[in-house]
Amino acid sequence: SAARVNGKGERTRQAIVVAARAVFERVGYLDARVSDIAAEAGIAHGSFYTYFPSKREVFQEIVLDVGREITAAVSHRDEDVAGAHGANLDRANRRYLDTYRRHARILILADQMAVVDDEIQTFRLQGRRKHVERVTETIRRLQDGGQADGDIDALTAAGLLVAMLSNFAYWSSIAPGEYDDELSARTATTIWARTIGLRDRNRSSA
Amino acid sequence: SAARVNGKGERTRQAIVVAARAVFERVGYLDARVSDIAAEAGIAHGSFYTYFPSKREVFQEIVLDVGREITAAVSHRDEDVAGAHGANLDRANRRYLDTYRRHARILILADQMAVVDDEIQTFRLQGRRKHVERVTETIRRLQDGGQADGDIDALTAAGLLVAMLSNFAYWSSIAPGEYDDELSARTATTIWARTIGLRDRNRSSA
Amino acid sequence: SAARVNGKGERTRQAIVVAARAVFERVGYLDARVSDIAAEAGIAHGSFYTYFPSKREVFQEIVLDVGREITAAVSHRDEDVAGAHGANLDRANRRYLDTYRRHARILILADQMAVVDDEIQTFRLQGRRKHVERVTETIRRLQDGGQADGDIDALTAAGLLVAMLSNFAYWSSIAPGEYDDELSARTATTIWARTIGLRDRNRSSA
Amino acid sequence: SAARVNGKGERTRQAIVVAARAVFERVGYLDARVSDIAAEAGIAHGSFYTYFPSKREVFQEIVLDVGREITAAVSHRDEDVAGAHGANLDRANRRYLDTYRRHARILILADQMAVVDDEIQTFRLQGRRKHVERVTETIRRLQDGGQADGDIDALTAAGLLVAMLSNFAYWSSIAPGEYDDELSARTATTIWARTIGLRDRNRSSA
DNA sequence: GATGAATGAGTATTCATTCAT
DNA sequence: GATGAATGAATACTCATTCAT
Repeated sequence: SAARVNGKGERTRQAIVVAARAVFERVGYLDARVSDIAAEAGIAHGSFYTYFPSKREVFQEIVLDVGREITAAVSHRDEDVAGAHGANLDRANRRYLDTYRRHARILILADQMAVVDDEIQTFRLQGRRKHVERVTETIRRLQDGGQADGDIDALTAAGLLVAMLSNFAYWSSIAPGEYDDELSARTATTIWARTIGLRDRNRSSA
Repeated sequence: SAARVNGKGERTRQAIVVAARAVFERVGYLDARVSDIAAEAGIAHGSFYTYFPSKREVFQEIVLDVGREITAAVSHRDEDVAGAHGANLDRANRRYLDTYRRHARILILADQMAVVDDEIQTFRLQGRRKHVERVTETIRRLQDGGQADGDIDALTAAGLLVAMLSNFAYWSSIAPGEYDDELSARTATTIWARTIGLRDRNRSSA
Repeated sequence: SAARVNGKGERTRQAIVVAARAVFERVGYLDARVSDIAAEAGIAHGSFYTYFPSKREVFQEIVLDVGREITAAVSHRDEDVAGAHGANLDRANRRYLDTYRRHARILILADQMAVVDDEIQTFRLQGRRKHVERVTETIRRLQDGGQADGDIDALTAAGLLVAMLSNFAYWSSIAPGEYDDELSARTATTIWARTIGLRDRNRSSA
Repeated sequence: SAARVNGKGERTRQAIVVAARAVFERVGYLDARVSDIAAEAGIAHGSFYTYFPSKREVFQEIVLDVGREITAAVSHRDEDVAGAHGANLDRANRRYLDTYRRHARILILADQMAVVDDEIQTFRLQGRRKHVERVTETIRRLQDGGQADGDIDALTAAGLLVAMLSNFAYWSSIAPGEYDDELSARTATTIWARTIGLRDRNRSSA
């Protein structure tokens, strides 16, 4: 049912995704009517269904896109400097907080829908688990290499630290202005570093 | 009204609250029908409105009750031992995690509704802010007393640590079995202690 | 969900059945809107659903009622005279043609829906089968008693004769005026009698 | 238009008819989507409308074709033997039952649509009337020639006998296996013969 | 106070048909 | 002629809330 990959169809499809995101961010998922999305995209009501079988489906596509961006944000990047664990950690945390803030409204809606929609729930859980796994591995590597204390459970600590970062991002989004962005990022990294007892040349501490 | 004063009325009202909570936990807020609640409470559909003006109102009352319980859980208690900061902290964290788990479904629904319902949103924000304030004060007191490092921002750290605890509780609720309860509680307390550089006789570390 | 058996609720329910039948006969099943039925019954749109879970369901109830009436029409009656097989047959045929004509529009709609609705299909098939069985038994009894020729297969003849009667009733309903009612009834009975080679004192032949 | 004249256009048109019939038989008229038909015919959705102005129109063409075949089936054929009225009748009945069975699904759908579509209704009525007329004439001819009793009304008897055959064919189609084909055909002919009191050399009786 | 019948607002979805390319 | 993207009309059903007994 999806249109061909390029040309007019693809342009219309993109317009719908952009319009849907705008409407979802403005009024939330439940109050968003398909006709609102169609109007925003400048197409007829029924044309929406040429590209998506349901409102839920566009929403899911948007959430998946955001999820991929978050995954990319917390992954290692070329800019990481070998040995400079603290700085690398700091950059990863800042990338995450940044990305979360840019997509905060959608992520909040996704969690709201996750309560009711099993597929979104599963997707959110997988994203979280992947994030925790990545952090767990990083901690273990540092512990094995002697750059971090071995006296803390890597998986549990990773779960707690990821929870901290994502929920802090959530609260700063719904109640902006309570915390200073720069200070928050620095403090978050400090907590990570102290938690695992990080030791390196470029230790960035609060 | 009189209903709230005399015995029978109050009993019916309580029955509705209990029934509503059961129904909400079973099917969520949106899918809970007033007639389901009335049936569960053993009263006529219309009688619900003798005690509550709307479905939203019972839900709010339930959420408020839970909120109060959480507040009590994170507050100082008689069992706190002067000077034994680590142990006190550990107990508070465990009380919080315990309380959250017992009310997880309602708290999740409350957050879901907060997206859509401003009053619940406000209430959740107030609860969170109160929690963070209490932690901030504790940290400041320890810093001032020299039992904790002064090189971390108390408010920001408090925000991050509260975020950690509440979100970890959330995720362990929706995906139970991924973490060990005892290890989680201990690790959480360790992170708090290391974050503020806690020094005391009863330091409980992981 | 159905209301109590008597009182106001039952009166409303009856009003809906009557209204629904009127609307179905006027515009057919597919073009009948629930709001039309509600308007005809003098109730609010939503009140329809207090008594019936769907449009299909009222229709089915109406069809079932008609089916029961047809079954009654073709069954033996107190007025049957022992030995006067021809006259009894004639009266049964006339009762059937009469009943069919009174409910023709609904029966036609039922057959139309049977194509699409398995439950109605099954019900129509059962009614038909019961009718054929009853006729088969009658023929066999007459054959065994020597009042009818034994050289025709009772079941097959019954199937054919029932088909004749019901389909003739159908066509006279949708194209009225092509046949004379009295002559049709008499001729139908004659065909039945000749088919089975009926011999009795009160032979009513064309 | 040119499409109907040259080879390719005519071939496409035929492909659409074949595809439409397959789709109609598979899912019924209402559930058949034009895009299904186009897909089955291997053409683009919009190209359907190059050959037919509407879905209804293809259906009508199919029904007309079937109607013509039925008409042919019940008409006299070269194989009819002068004087062998019973045998001729038997062959005609068998041709009808055979033809009906081959097109049962379409004929059932046609009757279903006739309830809602006046043109199809008219066409069905005409076909029926023609059939009855032909039978009426046959009976009259036999009555005039003294090969049949004159004491039955030819038109009424014809209407009843045609109703019998077509409806029996209908019911054996939707509930196959209840009757034996050979026995049914023989019994049907017997009923015809006995109804009109047929006398001839080749009387085929049950 | 209790009852439960009555109310009515609100919206996603399908698909035959059209028409610009 | 062929394509397939775009169109838009049309309607059942739910359930919180009200209110006459």
